[in-house]
Amino acid sequence: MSSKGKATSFDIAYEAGVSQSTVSRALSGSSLVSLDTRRKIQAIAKQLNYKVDKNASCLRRQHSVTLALLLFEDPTPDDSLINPFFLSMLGSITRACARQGYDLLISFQQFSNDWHADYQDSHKADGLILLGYGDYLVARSTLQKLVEQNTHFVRWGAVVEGQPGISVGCDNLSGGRAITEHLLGLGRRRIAFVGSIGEQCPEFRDRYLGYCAAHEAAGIKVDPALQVDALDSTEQVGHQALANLLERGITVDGVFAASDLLAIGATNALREAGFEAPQQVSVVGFDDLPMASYASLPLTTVQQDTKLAGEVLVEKLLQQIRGEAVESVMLPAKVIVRRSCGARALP
Amino acid sequence: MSSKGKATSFDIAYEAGVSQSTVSRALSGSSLVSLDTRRKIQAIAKQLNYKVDKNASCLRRQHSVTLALLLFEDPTPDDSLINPFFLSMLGSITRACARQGYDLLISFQQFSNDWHADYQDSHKADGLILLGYGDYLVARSTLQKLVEQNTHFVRWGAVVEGQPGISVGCDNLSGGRAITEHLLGLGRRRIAFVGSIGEQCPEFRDRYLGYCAAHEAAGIKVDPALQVDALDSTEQVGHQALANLLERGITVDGVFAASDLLAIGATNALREAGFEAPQQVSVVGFDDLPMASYASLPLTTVQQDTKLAGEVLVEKLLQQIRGEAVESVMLPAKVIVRRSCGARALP
DNA sequence: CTGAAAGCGCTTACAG
DNA sequence: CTGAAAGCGCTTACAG
Repeated sequence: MSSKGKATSFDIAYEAGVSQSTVSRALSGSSLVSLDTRRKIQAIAKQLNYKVDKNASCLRRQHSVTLALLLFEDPTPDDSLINPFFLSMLGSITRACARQGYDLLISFQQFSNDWHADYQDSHKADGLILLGYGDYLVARSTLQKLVEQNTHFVRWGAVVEGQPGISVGCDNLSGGRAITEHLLGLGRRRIAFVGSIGEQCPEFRDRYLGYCAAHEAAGIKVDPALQVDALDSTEQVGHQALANLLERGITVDGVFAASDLLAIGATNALREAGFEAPQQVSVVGFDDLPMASYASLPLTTVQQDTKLAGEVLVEKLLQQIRGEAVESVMLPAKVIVRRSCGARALP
Repeated sequence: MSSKGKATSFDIAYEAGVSQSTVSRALSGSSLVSLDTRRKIQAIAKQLNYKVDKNASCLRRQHSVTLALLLFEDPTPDDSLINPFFLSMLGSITRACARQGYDLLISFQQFSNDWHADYQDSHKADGLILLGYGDYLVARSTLQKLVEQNTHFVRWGAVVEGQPGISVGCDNLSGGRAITEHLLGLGRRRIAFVGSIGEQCPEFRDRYLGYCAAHEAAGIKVDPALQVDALDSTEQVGHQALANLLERGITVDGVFAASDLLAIGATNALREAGFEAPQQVSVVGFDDLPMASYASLPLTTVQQDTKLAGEVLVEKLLQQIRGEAVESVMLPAKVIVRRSCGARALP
């Protein structure tokens, strides 16, 4: 072994009295090498604490066995704040990668900037996972570019018709419908919808479409005045949105916020305006963040299965990398009943 | 440019009518190349969508401009659950890396297993950031091994005397002392401490030492019966620990839980036993997780500055990689007063 | 300021 | 089953 620095396959070859090619074969478990020499080489490798140089190996094989996760979030005053929803997805993605033997590179991107998405071009990663909301119309053109550059990627988000690349998302429409039906079943008739419904945010729009579908199915006319815009999923925005609605003199006996964070803000606005939730007004959200159950008023919400989502995301990306045909997939959404809707008696 | 596949520096050289060496120099911004040719080459590179192959470049330069983050957590039934404290650190670390031009590889490790920490040996990363609690005594020997293998690493955790490698941690002792003083100042005299104080968990022990110091300074004797073990930072464990204490017939007018999650569990145990917090019993935690402020009883706690922590971690690691002398550092801790301690009147 | 050449450490046809 | 050799795409002394 060379006096200092890492051992190379040549060092092992020397020790074992074989050629370097044989070492490389033995270490990759090739059955071409006799069991005896294979074992001998493996023992020496272990003793020398040899590790294959990934740069050399990847350069030669032309793939990196690494995936890159791009998290989009525009900067907040507090740097460290990440949307808790993506955070739980991150955990699942990391584990799924590990299970498949892939490493995971992670990078924060700002929607406003040009994406720094050259991981595949620079051979640092074999594919991209895109996470984070933002204006879909803006993102779309970049997605299109990625497709043209032949970049392997999957994104988390609404599955919309004719979209560039493939997406994994939750069934926002069914989820929105199910939770609205729940509210309707509770006898609520004036349910506010907090969330933008424009094209920039297809997931919110689908949730609203579910809201409308539930109303129609129940033979109740949707009152457009009950919908308020809210684009960013933050407590502040939710607070503001519902406060605006109430100021307009709109009466309300239910609130369906397009995300949990919006719901928490809306609940606060309600309280400030003198309404008691859930007695006077039922409140529900969407996402099922960890804090939804910890909130002072445990939140009834629609759960997105982040564990499954992460697994499916890496599975789809890997299929794509292997050259298989892949389609977008929609994951089920599930209503979680807690106290904020008033369905359960207070303890 | 070759008909298919990525462009290489040779393709650019051909287009520009210069040698490949010149292309390489120009693209790395070497002042050896005349401004004219440099500009010309950069234009062609852009047009060809050329990206330096990181594998080749790293192989040649022998460093990867990548850091690896090892997150330790033993598996939970729900795969996707990560301790929220580390999650907020993760955000900060990612951004700090990006600012320094480093990529970040992330990997989950289980304490029980052998660490898969060969990122540096395999040249995938230049250094390691270790995050996560677990039995310090077990971790110590692995840390020692890393030092012997000459691996660059920093870990988040208690800064303890004669420890292998370097650590960045919060000043647990001062934090524990400050919050105990706050409780004492509120007139509390029988303050339970929820958290293990053995060597396996130096951070909890330091917080307890702060608890003791505050008592001594106030001339109050510490009652060892007020301390209950709790190793894992979960709501369940905190609940159980305090319930045990109360069952033993110990009277209590305050609870200092060694973490926020423990505090939330303890609060529940208190309520179940018929005690009202904060009126009868003041409760405080440690960490300042996002959910501490969202909890039904907003938690008074000791804040660890995760943003700063992440920045210091990567800074120290980078210094080490550059070969500079580095020492462990202790970050300040800050008491955040909310409602659970009873210092503020209820609204 | 520029080019020809060596070499980073592997993997893998090719030949035996 | 094994070895000699080419080559992945760069960076960087070396020579001019």
